[in-house]
Amino acid sequence: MSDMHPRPYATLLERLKTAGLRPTRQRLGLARLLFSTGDRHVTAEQLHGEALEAQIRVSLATIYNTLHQFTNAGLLREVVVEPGRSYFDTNTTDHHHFFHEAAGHLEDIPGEQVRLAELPAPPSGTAIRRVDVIVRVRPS
Amino acid sequence: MSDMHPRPYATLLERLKTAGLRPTRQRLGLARLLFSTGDRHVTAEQLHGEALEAQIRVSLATIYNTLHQFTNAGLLREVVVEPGRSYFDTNTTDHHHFFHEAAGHLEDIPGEQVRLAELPAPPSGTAIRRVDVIVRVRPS
DNA sequence: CTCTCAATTTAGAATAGGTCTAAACTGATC
DNA sequence: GATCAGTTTAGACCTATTCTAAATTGAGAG
Repeated sequence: MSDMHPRPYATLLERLKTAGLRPTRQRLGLARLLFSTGDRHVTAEQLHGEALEAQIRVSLATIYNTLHQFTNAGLLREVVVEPGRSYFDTNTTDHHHFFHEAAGHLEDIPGEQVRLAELPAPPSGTAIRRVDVIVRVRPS
Repeated sequence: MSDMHPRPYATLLERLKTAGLRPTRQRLGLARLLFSTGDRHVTAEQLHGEALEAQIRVSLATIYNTLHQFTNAGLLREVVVEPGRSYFDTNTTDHHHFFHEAAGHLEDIPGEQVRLAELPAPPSGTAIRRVDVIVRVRPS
């Protein structure tokens, strides 16, 4: 639709194919919303709203399906900070988050500003899958 | 009701009074379940089940009320690790958690085994309220 | 191009965890 | 022992999410 980006459509299509996901109209549309504007943190409802605004006709069920498929494919990362609501982060590199409790939104902690002095040994019979650091902040 | 414990009832009663909570039958019963067996991590449903088993007649609504009142009073700490379910931790000291994703339960990381090398500066206009570290583990 | 079919999408029902409400109850005070 | 604010309760309600079964569609075969 525009020449401003370096063939974003083709890139997205590749990304989906590589992930083993059939590049349907809905998935391409959602991928464009998610991945062409830098790092984002969205909830299902938010993304659904954006999709409707952007004329991408897609049901809420598909939003949920897609978010989970993208997450399983490693294109997204789920972040849990509030009971009863999931956020999905387009930044899948190793990093952590500020959570603005009052506003209810996430913000990446840039670079390696958070470093754990040492990792604890996992309980016997288990292996560490991931470490999440949430820095909860409030207006001051 | 028994002389077997070193007046735990009086202790719990004190705790509630100090927290500004009227020591009702329900709150005393729940406090006993929560605070007389070392550190615990419970969900509302779990605690409700235990209460019924222990002959403490209490509604689910009261379980929720009580968990939140205890949390606000600093007797409990809420831990969010799964979308759609809250855990309450009787250990309110500064510490972090292992989360067993397969089994769906929490475990305190003992002592100061987790230490952050450095805290990031909070976004301007905000102050850090709390830092949560969740080490997600799975059976190996 | 058209056919075919498994993969995908969908509307709407269903579920789960949690909150709200208004009425009944109860603990502390007089 | 009466009073009444604080507490509890059943049950309705809500919100985020998942499920289901039917309709649609993308991609390969012909």
